[in-house]
This record gives sequence, C-alpha cells and structure tokens, in this order.
Amino acid sequence: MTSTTLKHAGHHHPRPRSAAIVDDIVAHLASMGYRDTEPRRLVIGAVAAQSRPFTAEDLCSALPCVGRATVFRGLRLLVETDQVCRVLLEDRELRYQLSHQGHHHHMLCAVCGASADLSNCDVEETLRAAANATGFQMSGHWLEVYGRCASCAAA
Amino acid sequence: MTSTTLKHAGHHHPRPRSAAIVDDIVAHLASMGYRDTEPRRLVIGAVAAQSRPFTAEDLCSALPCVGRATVFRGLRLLVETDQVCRVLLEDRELRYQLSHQGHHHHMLCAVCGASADLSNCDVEETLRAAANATGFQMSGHWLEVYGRCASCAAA
DNA sequence: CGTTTTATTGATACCCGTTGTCATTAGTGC
DNA sequence: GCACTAATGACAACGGGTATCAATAAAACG
Repeated sequence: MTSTTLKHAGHHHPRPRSAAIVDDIVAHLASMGYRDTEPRRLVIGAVAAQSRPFTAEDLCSALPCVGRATVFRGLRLLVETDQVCRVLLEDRELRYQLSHQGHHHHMLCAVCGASADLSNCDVEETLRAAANATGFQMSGHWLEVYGRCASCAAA
Repeated sequence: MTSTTLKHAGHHHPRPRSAAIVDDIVAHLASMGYRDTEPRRLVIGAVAAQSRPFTAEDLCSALPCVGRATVFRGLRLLVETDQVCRVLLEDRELRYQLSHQGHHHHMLCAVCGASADLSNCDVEETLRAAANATGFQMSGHWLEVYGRCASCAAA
C-alpha cells in the first residue's frame, strides 16, 4: 500500500484534504476491482468530511442526492475494506469513522463526542495472557474506552 | 447484597437451582418496588435456564404463553438492574446472559458459543494509564474477548 | 470509437429486534 | 375487600439495515 501519502495536497488548486482522501480510497478500491463511480465518491467524501463518529443516517442526510441504499452499500464496502471502522458508543449506539491504520482502540468522549485513538497500548498481550491462564485461546477482541477527552476534562 | 447465596437449594423438595435464582432476583426487584408477577417470574426463570448467551427471541420462543412485549420489558428491567448483562458477539450480534457479580469481561467461544468470565484481569488499570497519558480521563470501557474455550481448543 | 459486459444505482418493499400505545388485568397497601 | 397503580398483552410503529429488480453507466474489448 504505497498510496497512503497525500499527494499534491494544496499543490495547484489547494484542494481540500478530503479530496485527496477520496482519491486515495477510490484508488484502493479500484485496485480491488471496484468501480470509480460518482455516488461512491460522494459517499466517501461525506465520510471524510465527518469530524466525529457518525451514523449512516448522517451520511444520508448529508447526501440527499444519493440513494439511501447506495449510501449503506458504500459504507458497508468501506467497512469491509477496512477504510472505515465501527465504533460502539457507551449507550451501545453504533457509529462509524474513518479508519486510521493499524490496530488500535477508540477513546470516546462522552461530552463532545470526539474519538481519539489509543494506539500504543498493550492490552492485547495482557488479555491474551489472562485468557490463556484459563485455557481460553484468544483470537480477537473488541474494546471501547469511554470518558472525557483532555479538553472536556479541563473544562 | 447479602442475598446472592443460594439458600435452601435442594433442601426439602430439591428445587432446581433456577428456582432459587428466580426467588432471589424477584426479591431484589421487590426491594426496589417492582411487583412480583407471574409473567415476570417466567421470564426470569427462562433467563436462568439458559446455558449460554441468548437472544430475546430465545426467551420469546421458550415462553409462548408470555406476551412478546412483556418478555422484552422483563429483559430490559433485568439489564437495568444489573441482573443480566449484554454480550456482543464477534459479528456484532447482541446476546444476553445472567450477570455474575462484579466487574468482569466475557470470553466468547466462536465454536460452541459458550461464555466464560474473565475476572482477575487488570486491563482496567493498564487502560486507564494509557488513556491518561494522552490526557483522556477514562470513566468506563467495554470489552469482549473472542476465541476458543479450553475444550473447543483441545478438540 | 462503438459495443458489450457487468457492476452499480435508486426506488421500494421488506426484515428484524425492539419500543410505544392503550385498554385490561392483577399485585400491593391499607 | 378496595382502591390504586404497576404490569400485561395485542398490536402498531420504529429504526437501522438488506433484498429485489429494472435502469444506468463504468470498464473492457475489438
């Protein structure tokens, strides 16, 4: 995957960063045989434009011109290709967000709704060891961390 | 909470263990002002009878004589009063199970569907520390562990 | 370039788990 | 017992998501 750098950002016409993200994802999808279509670009653009975890409904209302089913299909494709990941809020509502590379977890702020990544954290090994001690062979896990982000905690 | 011991189990009439659990939970609910009703006891009994994480639908079909809405309301009440906890499967399907006391996580076997508790695990502190390092003030978390239970791993 | 192929789209109906409504029933406290 | 009100059941509604299917438009090909 060599295409993750944001090429030409702000080069000639200073395109919004999201345009580069869209191109990037579209290219990645193309390499897997998925077509480059207008509605799909719109969905990806809308995803990239979100500043915090969003619902499919958010996309639908941001894209009244795109069919509902298409929005859902586009979103599903992005999840399946790991471009977007699912986030589970404390009240168990499901949200989506652009996926940053690598395995990580999300810290979700209950106040402002922002999501931050928790990367350098070795829960995984701790877990595997604890599970293993009981004879359980861990193969995966799901983790969400809830609380307040730095700025909301300060206020 | 002094009522968690299974009193009289198998004393005179060797009642099934679930009967004691039902009495126990009903008593707990009563102490919170909830009435002791037949349908509710049936729901609790059905919950106690489950051997692995179950769906609301499981309860409904186990209790054709109880109204669907009543099953859902009963289940919701049990969740709200921490008698039952929610379990999220790897495919994001939602299940329920009798809640064992204290904070713990679930290890879910992908083969047999069983759920085991992971109690003595200090992920919480690891997490809190890692989050704190980024300025995030953790207040809670959600964790599910997926893999194979001891017996399924052996086979 | 025109044609063919086939993924994709959009409108709509549908599904599934769950909650709301509301008249009726039945615990509980007096 | 009686009154009061929580709880019930039947059923409609809801919300997020998927299936269907004819129409459209990328991509591939000659």
